[in-house]
Amino acid sequence: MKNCKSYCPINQALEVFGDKWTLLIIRDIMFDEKRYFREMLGSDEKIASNILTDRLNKLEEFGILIKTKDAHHKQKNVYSLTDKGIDLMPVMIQMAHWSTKHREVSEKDKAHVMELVNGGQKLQDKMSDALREALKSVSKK
Amino acid sequence: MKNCKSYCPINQALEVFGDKWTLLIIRDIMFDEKRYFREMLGSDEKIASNILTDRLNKLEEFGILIKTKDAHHKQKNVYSLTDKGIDLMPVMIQMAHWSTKHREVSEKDKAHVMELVNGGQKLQDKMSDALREALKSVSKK
DNA sequence: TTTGACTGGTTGCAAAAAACAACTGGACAA
DNA sequence: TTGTCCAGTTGTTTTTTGCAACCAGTCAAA
Repeated sequence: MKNCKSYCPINQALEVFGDKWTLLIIRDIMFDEKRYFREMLGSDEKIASNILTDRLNKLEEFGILIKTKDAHHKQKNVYSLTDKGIDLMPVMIQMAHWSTKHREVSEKDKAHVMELVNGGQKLQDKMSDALREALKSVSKK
Repeated sequence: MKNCKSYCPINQALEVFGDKWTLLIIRDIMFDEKRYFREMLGSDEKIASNILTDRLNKLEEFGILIKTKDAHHKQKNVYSLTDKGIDLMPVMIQMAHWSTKHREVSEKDKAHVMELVNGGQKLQDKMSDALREALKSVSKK
């Protein structure tokens, strides 16, 4: 089992989401309540549809999200974060926090991030619970 | 000023270190006390020398590290993290923490990470201070 | 029941990035 | 002065990305 560069924890994380797009997809689901392919395709960063397909498949293989059929629209797939994906929230928040300090970010986003940072574990737990509810509601079918 | 995909905080972070190599270089300096080109070239992941050159240049442009001449060896460059780079420590620790929970990581690394996570702000401050000292010692020349 | 818009993708091609290996010229230590 | 180490550079191949056009199934309204 050596299709990986090393077993360093940082590298192990990067082998999953060390690229320009993966964390943006996770952001869409985690913070922007996006659930469908076309919703993610419409995000500001303009990901190409073939790349989106590829990353969603890889994330499913890694067990970070699951794909289920929409109950009301046969053609639509619902993408939901698993516990493994939800556990990336602290990583996302620290990254966003760093950006508010060192990069160009809108005031609105900055306020939103600082709320998450200062809101502490309580607010994060609340958000995580909501994502876990979403997961439960699709997986029990 | 629109050579970026968006001003979302997550994307702003990814434009700096959203690739397979950048955070490994920062890890080398931050946690493995590497300071020289050849030391980083020798890391387990086997980065190619042209890629390493490229990333070090970009990180310098972003103000995340600085390159200085070694006092004792004219040909050697010393790479040190700036405050902006040192501030990435919480991101690195959260990523490593996630890996210990969800990826294959050695027991030794796992213990090291958990020490950082549980050691809290105190241990992180101690490590940050050491990196800031290293920065001071090269920048006052 | 036809139409037209929307669904999650797929395909083929061009451009960019990464990987690989060989090489360079200056510096140092013996 | 010889061999080793230094930070890279250069040229080529392979892989990944970006782009645009396209597709068949589905749905809601006319």
